[in-house]
Amino acid sequence: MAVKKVKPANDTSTEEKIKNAARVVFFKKGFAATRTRDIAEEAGINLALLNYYFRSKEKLFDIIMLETIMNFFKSISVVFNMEDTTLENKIETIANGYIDLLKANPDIPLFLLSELKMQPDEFVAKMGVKEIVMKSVFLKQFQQGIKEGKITPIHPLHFIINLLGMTVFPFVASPIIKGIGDLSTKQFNDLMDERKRLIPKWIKAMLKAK
Amino acid sequence: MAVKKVKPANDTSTEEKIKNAARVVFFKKGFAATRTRDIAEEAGINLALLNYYFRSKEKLFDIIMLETIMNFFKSISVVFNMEDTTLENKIETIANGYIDLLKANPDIPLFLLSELKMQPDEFVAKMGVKEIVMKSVFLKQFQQGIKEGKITPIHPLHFIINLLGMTVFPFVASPIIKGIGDLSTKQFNDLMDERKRLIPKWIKAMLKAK
DNA sequence: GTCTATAACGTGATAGAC
DNA sequence: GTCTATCACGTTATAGAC
Repeated sequence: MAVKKVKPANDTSTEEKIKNAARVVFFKKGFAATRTRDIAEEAGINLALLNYYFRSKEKLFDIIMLETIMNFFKSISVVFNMEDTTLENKIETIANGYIDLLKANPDIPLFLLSELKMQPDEFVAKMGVKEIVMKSVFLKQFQQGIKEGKITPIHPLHFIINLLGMTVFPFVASPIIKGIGDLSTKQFNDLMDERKRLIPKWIKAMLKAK
Repeated sequence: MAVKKVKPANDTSTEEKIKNAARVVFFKKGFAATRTRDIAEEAGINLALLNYYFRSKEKLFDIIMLETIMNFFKSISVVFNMEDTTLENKIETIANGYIDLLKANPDIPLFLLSELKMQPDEFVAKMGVKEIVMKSVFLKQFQQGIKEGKITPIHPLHFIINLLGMTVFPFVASPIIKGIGDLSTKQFNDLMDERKRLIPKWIKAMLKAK
């Protein structure tokens, strides 16, 4: 038993409570529209404690932002670099994994995209996203498919854009989608579940389109 | 000659200058991060004039927001309801038109999606987006295609999501896309131009995927 | 209509008691 | 570590002269 922990901090430590609250509020409203008072209230603690633990709103934000990006790209990067799965398998894994992730955290993609736009270099450039994607097994398999004539030649970015777009876009545009289809959140999520099965089929068809 | 104008206001009237400036700043930074001083400076006028013409930051924002939504949905709604063009033609027209529109106004989609999320009912529900899309010729043609066995049966929303996603998503995610591909704005725009030709092909393939 | 000056308010951050 | 009270500052909005 007795699992060793690096930090004694459990989920109900004050620091963790503040971070959890910060995620909720930042994800929902973005940096500028968030007031430190909102976070304190959400965390059920005093406003002064927030500054005691994190010095400033911006420092707290940067921590949340970095953790969130890491989390998001880590998961995709792992799948992208699996050696022993086919390209098709990877597409399925990504569609499945991300849709579940986004159903559980629907506010994150729009949050990330909005805040990344504000400071593109601060995060995007630094993280070496370029290398992670362009040197991945995933990309090599894609280019191999082209060489073998199994895939219609296109710029790899089109492929990435379409896979990501089909998966992420509905969550980014959920208010409009829900509005058009008059969907409840449950109905919307069911539709997203359908896409787990459909996206791989569509991508496959797309890759062969002439 | 002598074109009659409803309002004498030309493009350099103070009111119009403020609105133009407001568009620039709101689109780039969103409501919360925008300071009325930024708008005044961008417009080259005094801060007090902004309140003289529009009463408050929020009132000015609502005007810009409404106009922008109208503009965006008006253009799609026209295409959606053309009686004498095929479904394929409509897809081409939308991909072409929107990509040009978004190249010229790359900040708008992320702006709209972010702000719509803040007040979903304020705008989405009111505008009858549901009716516009679901009762369109576009949709009827799609369902006719299913009936005739030319299109694999799926929920129409999947179709809308994919068409919109392929077209709009890259602009929403442009910082990441540019980061991954190490693209300049020019290179990015060229890639988007390629998509005008590719999206109709992909959508066509998608509609027949089994 | 347009400006300067300033009021009124909200928010991030800190001092200091416990 | 946690709280209450308060400061310090930036921002929206207005008053009033021109």
